[in-house]
Amino acid sequence: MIERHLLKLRRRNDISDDEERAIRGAVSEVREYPADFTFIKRHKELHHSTMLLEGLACRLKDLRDGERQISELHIPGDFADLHSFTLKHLDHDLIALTPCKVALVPHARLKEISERFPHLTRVYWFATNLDAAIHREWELSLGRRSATSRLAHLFCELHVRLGIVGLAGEKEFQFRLTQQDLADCLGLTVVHVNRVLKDLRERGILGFKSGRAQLLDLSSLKEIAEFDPTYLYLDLRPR
Amino acid sequence: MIERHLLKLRRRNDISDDEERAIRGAVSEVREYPADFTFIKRHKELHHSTMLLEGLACRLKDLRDGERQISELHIPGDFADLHSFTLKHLDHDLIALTPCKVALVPHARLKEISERFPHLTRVYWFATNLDAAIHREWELSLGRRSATSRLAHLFCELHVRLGIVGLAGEKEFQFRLTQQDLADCLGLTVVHVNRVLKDLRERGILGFKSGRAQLLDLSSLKEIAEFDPTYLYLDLRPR
DNA sequence: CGCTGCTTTGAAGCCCTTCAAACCAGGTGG
DNA sequence: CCACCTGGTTTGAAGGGCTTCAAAGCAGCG
Repeated sequence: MIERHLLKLRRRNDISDDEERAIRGAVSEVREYPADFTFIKRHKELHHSTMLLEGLACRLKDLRDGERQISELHIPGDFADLHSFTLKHLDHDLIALTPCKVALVPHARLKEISERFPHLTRVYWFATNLDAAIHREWELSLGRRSATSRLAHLFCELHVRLGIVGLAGEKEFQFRLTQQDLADCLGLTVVHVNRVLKDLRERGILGFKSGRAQLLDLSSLKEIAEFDPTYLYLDLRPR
Repeated sequence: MIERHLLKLRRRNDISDDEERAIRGAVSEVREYPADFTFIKRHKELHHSTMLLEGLACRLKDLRDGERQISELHIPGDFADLHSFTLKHLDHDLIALTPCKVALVPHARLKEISERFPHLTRVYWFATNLDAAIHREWELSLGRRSATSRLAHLFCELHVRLGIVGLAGEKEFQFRLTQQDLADCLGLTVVHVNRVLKDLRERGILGFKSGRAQLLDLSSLKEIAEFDPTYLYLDLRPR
């Protein structure tokens, strides 16, 4: 059930059998959420964190006029709100973008882990720092990359991250977000996202077929994005 | 010496005398860096973290064509690269924007803390999660706020953060960054930053005098920024 | 007192937005 | 089983916020 989560952790850190048991023991409850369901509301006091098992979710902030900005996409294996363990309430909402299956982990159990498993604690600390690294890369995208480059970068990132948890083919992966969702990730309008997608499609670089994204020309995509996966910390094994 | 750091921590968490001693004992060396000095280079393996004592520093990423994006500004009291403790190398540079005085904290000592002081570990975990919250707010700015609103928001944020460590007056604080630095924070060009500043100056909202920012009309500034300081987690005391 | 780096201003242009409407696919009910 | 409805996609035309390019103004400093 939490195999994807373990895949993600082990891609970067050593996890002992003891630690694995502790993780498995930390899960309390499994839930399912429909698409568009806000399962964590900003500013609400929290007593558990949410591990995503299936589906795509996001962290979302917005402005008074309704302009929305997604600050991170979450995929299966991610702890979508591990940071709420230390923050106690969040500055953003968490929304299921597709139907999602999640596992809840009570903060009380995380606290036990933090008392009894210093190394595992550092692993989870690392996990929230990885989220922050993704935020920084998105800041670079939002601040300095063109619309086309931003979009290309997002698909490169998803391809790598989904690959780690066994959810991506060599050049494609399931993708069921709307163009509006993409626009909310990229700080663009739907209209412009549509035009950029059209351009990439016509150049034979990125396409969609039956709910799957197809990275038809991956090297061009990476080139357009100036994609450097170092920020995803794939080759590090800290202790 | 690390009083500002303690002020920052205690603003949000209880720190016992034991813990304070552990923190003081963790500092090894004090250094001074000139303005524009890159004191941490991306991708380089690290064995210490850097506590900022005086001056302003930033986290910076860039693109091949030289476009720069600052992902966070650091003020006295901040651990500028506490996240390198778990990440081991960084995805960005750390640069002194003004002359800076810093204290180095070896990762070995942080590791000791993480083994012996679970609560203090959570406090530092919290600190890196706070940086991530700032990243998210900047993502919202970069993606969805207008240039004027973005700039106003940055000054509201600095005013609050500097206030916590005793470095802001009611309506002003020392500010010695260039308009280029601001542009790199805001994802804009210097030229446009200059025009926005002119506009705010003429409206009597924000001015500069002898190296200090003057928030002449703070309520307008907050209004323009849609500033809500919740993301700075000022009123939380997690355990 | 002339460098040097930062600020300021103008003119022109482009990337992305806004507004508006048509198109299309999938699900529902008559 | 088709007609309809709804939400998402696509396209066009016009406009605006910010950039680009270029150059002048200005302040601090050796």
